[in-house]
Amino acid sequence: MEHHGEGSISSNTDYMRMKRSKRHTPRQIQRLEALFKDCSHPCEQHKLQLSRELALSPRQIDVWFQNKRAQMKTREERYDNPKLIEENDKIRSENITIREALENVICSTCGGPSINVDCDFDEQKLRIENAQLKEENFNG
Amino acid sequence: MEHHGEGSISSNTDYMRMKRSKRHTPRQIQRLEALFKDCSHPCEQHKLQLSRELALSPRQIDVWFQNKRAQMKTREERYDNPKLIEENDKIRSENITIREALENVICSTCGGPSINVDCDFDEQKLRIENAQLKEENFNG
DNA sequence: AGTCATGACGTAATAACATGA
DNA sequence: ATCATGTTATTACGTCATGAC
Repeated sequence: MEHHGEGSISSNTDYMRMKRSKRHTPRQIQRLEALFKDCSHPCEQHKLQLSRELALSPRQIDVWFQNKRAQMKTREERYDNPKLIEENDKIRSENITIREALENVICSTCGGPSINVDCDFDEQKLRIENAQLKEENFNG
Repeated sequence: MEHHGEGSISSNTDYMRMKRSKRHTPRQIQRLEALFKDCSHPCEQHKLQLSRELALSPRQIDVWFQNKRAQMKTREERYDNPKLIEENDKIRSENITIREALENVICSTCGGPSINVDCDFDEQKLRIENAQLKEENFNG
C-alpha cells in the first residue's frame, strides 16, 4: 500500500520533512555515506557540522554511524562466505587430483609399473597418512 | 519516537519494575525461543495462542519471529566464516604435503632415485599442471 | 483467455533504543 | 562519554494468490 515514490520526484528543493516517512532523505544519506567512506568514526566537529548541515540531531548522526558500522560488518561476512566455500571446493578437488597422480606413478628409469613409493622410515609416508586422516575427519 | 504503550501489563508476575522498558521479559523470550526451536514460521493458531499467553499483540509475535529469523541467519554466517577459513588452511597445507611427496618418490623395484613420473602423453601430468596453475591463480 | 489491482506474508534494510565493556 | 552489539519496530520491496474487469 502506499508506495510513495517521493525520492525521485521532489528533487527541486530540499525536502519538506515528509510526514509519513521516518527514513532519512536520499540527500542526507548520500552526504553521510560520503563522509563514512573517509572515516567511519567522525570526530565531534564533523558530527556537529553534519548535524547542522542535514538538520539531524547529533544523536541521530551518532546512531547512523553506529548502525552503518554494524551493517558494513555483516555485509562483509555475507560476501566472504560464498567466496570461501567456492575456494574450499576447488582446493579440495585439486587435492584429489594430486592424490590420484601419486598412486599412478610410473618409474622413468626401470619403466616398470612402479606403483609404490619410498622408504618406510621416512616421515613422508606418515605425513601423507596424516593428511588423509585429517581429511576424513573433516568430511565425517 | 513515541511508539505504542501496548498492554505490557506484565501479568501477575514479577517484572513490573521495568517501567517503560521496551524489551520483552525473560519469561516471554524463553517461551518464544522454545517454540522457535520447533518451528520458525508459526501458524496463525500458535501465534494467537502466544499472543494471549504472553500478553503481546499478534503483531509483536509476528515481528519477534521475523527478527529472530534474521538474527539466526547472520549468526550462522558469523559462525561459519572462521570455520571455513580454518578448514581452508588445513586443506591447503595437505595439498602442499602431498605435492612434496610426489616429488620425492623413489621406485621400490629398481630402488633407484626415480625422481620422475610417468609418460608425457598421459593426462596425468596435464592435470597436475592444471591444479598448480589454479592454485597460483588463487594466491595471486 | 488475459491483465491489472489488491492484500497477505516474506525478507532486507533501517531507525531508534538498551546494555555492557 | 563512546562504541560494539543486540533488540524492537517500522518501512521498502518482492512474490504469490485471489478477484474484478
